[in-house]
Amino acid sequence: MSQTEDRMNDQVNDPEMGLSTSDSLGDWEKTHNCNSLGMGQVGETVILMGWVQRRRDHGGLIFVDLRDREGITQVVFDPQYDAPAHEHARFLRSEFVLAARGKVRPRPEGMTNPKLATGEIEVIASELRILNPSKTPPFQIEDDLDASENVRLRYRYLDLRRPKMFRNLLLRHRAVQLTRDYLNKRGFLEVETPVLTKSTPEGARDYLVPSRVNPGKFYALPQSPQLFKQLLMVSGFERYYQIVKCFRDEDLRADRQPEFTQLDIEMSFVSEKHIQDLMEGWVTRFMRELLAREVQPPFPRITYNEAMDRFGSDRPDMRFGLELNDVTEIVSASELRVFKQAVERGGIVKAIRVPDGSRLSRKDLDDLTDFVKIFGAHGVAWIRIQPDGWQSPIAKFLPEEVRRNLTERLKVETGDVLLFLADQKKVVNDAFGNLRVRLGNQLGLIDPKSFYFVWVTEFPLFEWDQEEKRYTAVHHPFTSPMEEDLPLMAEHPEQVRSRAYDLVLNGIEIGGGSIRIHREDVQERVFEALSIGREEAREKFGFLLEALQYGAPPHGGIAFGMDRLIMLLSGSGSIRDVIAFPKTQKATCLMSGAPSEPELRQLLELCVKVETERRN
RNA sequence: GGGGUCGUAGUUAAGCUGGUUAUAACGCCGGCCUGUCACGUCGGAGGCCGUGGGUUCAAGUCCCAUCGACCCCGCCA
Repeated sequence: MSQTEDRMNDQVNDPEMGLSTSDSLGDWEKTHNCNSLGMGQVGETVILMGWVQRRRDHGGLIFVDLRDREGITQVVFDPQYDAPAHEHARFLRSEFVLAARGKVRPRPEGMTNPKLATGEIEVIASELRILNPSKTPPFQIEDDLDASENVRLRYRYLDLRRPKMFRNLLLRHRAVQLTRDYLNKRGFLEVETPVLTKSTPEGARDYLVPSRVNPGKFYALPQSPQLFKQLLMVSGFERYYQIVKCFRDEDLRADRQPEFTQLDIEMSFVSEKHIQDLMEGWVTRFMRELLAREVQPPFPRITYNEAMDRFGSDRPDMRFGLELNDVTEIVSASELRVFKQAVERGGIVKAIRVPDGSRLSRKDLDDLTDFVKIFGAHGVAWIRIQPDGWQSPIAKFLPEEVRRNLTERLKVETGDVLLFLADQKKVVNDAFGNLRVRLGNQLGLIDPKSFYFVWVTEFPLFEWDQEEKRYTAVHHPFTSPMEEDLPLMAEHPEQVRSRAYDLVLNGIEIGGGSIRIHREDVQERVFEALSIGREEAREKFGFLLEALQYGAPPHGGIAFGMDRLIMLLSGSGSIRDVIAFPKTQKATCLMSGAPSEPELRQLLELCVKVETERRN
């Protein structure tokens, strides 16, 4: 038994300690929150309730910082003012729950605490009720805390006592309320869609739920309400939204949880612009009301192809430069083997010009190679543009003509560092896109306070899946192709552009949507291109195809990742900091112990047999 | 499935090429203290060094396995 427990037991068992039973609330009511008292309430008798943030026992005077979710107020226990209350207060410890009645009085001359909202006053206690003692918490309840995340998650209810966590969830609450208000005023209906639904094999791995009354059959938890919101459009609801949990059984990241919250929207009789305008108005409002920041719609648009060319990413962080340049043509005239080989194998060569490259040491430059290896690239070539010439391990392979062309193309200046990457297009873009962001951070090119929103448009409709040897939908199979690309569908599906759009904030995708297919014949052609046979389509999405035959209006929509958005707005480094009870990277809950093994009885009822050996 | 960082007191960390009784800070407990607010001061308790196995005269330290947390790649329509 730990010493802490010893103390607790002593106190609980020893009537003389005054804690054999907790004091009761009686007829007391909390009159104020712990942030609300100031000089205006001097002389008033108040009752505060909350937790002991800190106790400073001077032998005579005892100061207690009383904390509730709103703030902190200093409560003073003075033996000369009220001896029994002072005597009682000697038992207080961190995180005890108490109610104190007393008078608000100004602090003595020179004793105010400007760090505290209530620092000009204090409450001199005339009566104390200890509502509940507390074990010593495993970590201090304060914002600049140093506890590791597994301790925080194990004791999440204590972690949530920290003001920062409360502020995050308060911000989240406000964002959700603002969103509902914004959409309600514009004729949107919030409609609930099923959580126990049908597996949609296209896309992420589903969470499955066995059906007891249908032995051997399983529901799936929705990855999104996609099909249902489209059906609501067929039903004529015209404007739908839902703030809804979605589930994906995939590996976790700092910005990914197995269950997450989406703002899901669908509208009828609209084109891209309607939806983008609507969301820009929403973004403008929450930036103003939640962060007191002004943003100016319309947000810039950039096509997918341009984003990939210039930033190597379909979610470009456009707060800074360091753009990518395709120099395949130029350097193919060089003698450098890595460049020539990449080109011969159908790859590309791209370059980034880093101004004031002296900020990158030789070691920095070498480290870049380790970094790009993460993304499958082999290495980064570099050139320092010095006053006395080009300094680089590869300089001697670059003839004068190549240098001249590079200088012109990249607008090279003395002092720059040029970075080169040669590989397959996908690898170059992926590695350089990520490297660019890393350099932007490393070189301090990003204003951390700025918010840059951009729409990325004209995504490809399909991409080739090497493993499955077929095309798959980039967005989802219900995304409408662009009208003018329809003729390409059969012969060149990879060239077909879609009517999909993502909203990107500071290099993070916060929302994505599309105009949907509302005609059955187009939908069937898309399934064809995806190698989803007629039978298979009927079996998986038959109800949608059928619905499209009954007068489906043109419609489209969008979905936003609320957790990610709140993470960005609150400046949190992880989605877990804006979710009350998040899961770990292994999708477990350290507090409740979920997931856990079911009882045999449950499995028998469900007709589910569990193989203890994990299959490979 | 793969790469990386980490696991030592309640917490956060230090602990070198293996070698006395495993350190520190905060927290905790006790004494003193009537103006503190990271109170001060004196004293004290607190450790299966994640777990299991191995090497060794000797393991917190080296090796193997395993569990867990975090970051990333794959994956996430």
